[in-house]
Amino acid sequence: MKITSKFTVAVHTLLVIYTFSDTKKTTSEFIAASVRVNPVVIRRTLLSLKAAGIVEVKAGSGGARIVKDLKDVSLYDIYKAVDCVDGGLFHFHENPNPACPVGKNIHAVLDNRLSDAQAAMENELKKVTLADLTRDLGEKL
Amino acid sequence: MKITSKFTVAVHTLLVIYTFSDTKKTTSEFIAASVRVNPVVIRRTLLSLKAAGIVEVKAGSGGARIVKDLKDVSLYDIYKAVDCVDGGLFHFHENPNPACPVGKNIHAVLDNRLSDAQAAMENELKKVTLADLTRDLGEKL
DNA sequence: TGTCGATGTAATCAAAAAGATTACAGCAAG
DNA sequence: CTTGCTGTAATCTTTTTGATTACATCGACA
Repeated sequence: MKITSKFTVAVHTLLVIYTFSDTKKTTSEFIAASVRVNPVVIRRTLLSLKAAGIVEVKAGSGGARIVKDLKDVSLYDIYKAVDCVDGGLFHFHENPNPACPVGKNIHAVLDNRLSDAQAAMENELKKVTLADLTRDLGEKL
Repeated sequence: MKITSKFTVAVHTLLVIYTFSDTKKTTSEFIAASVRVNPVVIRRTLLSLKAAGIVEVKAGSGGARIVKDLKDVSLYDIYKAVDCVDGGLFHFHENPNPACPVGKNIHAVLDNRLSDAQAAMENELKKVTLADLTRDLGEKL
């Protein structure tokens, strides 16, 4: 399976906020029009990003802005903020038979290996920051 | 979200075949009893592993056996065999707005980064072989 | 060769997960 | 005190995943 689109939606959201911060009020509705999802989805995404201290959202008057230095926000921070793989990345079958020597020990044998693989992926995400993305994006415009 | 349990089921299946190859006929029913899933799920798993050249299955008389050297079968080979992340690991939101500068370029900016992260995870899986797992399992018994 | 226990595979179902959508209370600013 | 937006719960739909049923076919062996 896959990692929820919550993650790419969150990245997209931040890029929209950054790109239009000077010229538009970045409301959930405005962002939703670029990402093309329901505004409520954006609001929930913003809640997660706010809880992680990445953005500030004005209730009432509306609009969001990024409150951290772009180079201090990695893809991993966003990934964690929206909690797109709750628990482990790998999904285990739930009821291995404890009466079987293999079923009893399958977790002991596999869990660490799978965690290592997940960690390798996450480390790669730590290497990329919003500053990298906005730079790349700027070159396309 | 997560990577299908097809993957851990496949690994479990191979470990059962290895462990009992001398003493039992490893039928889909027998394996299913250790993994605790429906025997049809095991048959489908075995079909995938067979297509990847990892096992041989006897139609008719029944039973499966591993046909590769254990140290030549990595977790990555199994992962690929059962095709647990079809396409990319990360799930993109489907309709970014092409009329928006961010929506138009989000793939150009993100795709490579995400592929790199996925590759890092897969490289980690390549480092572990069935030989490693059976050794670890042996120590527990 | 005919029976028996397996596999190969399609078709159908059910359960779970992920999003979309509706609805509405509360806040901030003019 | 009105207006436009956020915060958040509740509900519904769609998709995905895995379970289950069903049956044709195969291989070994009496």
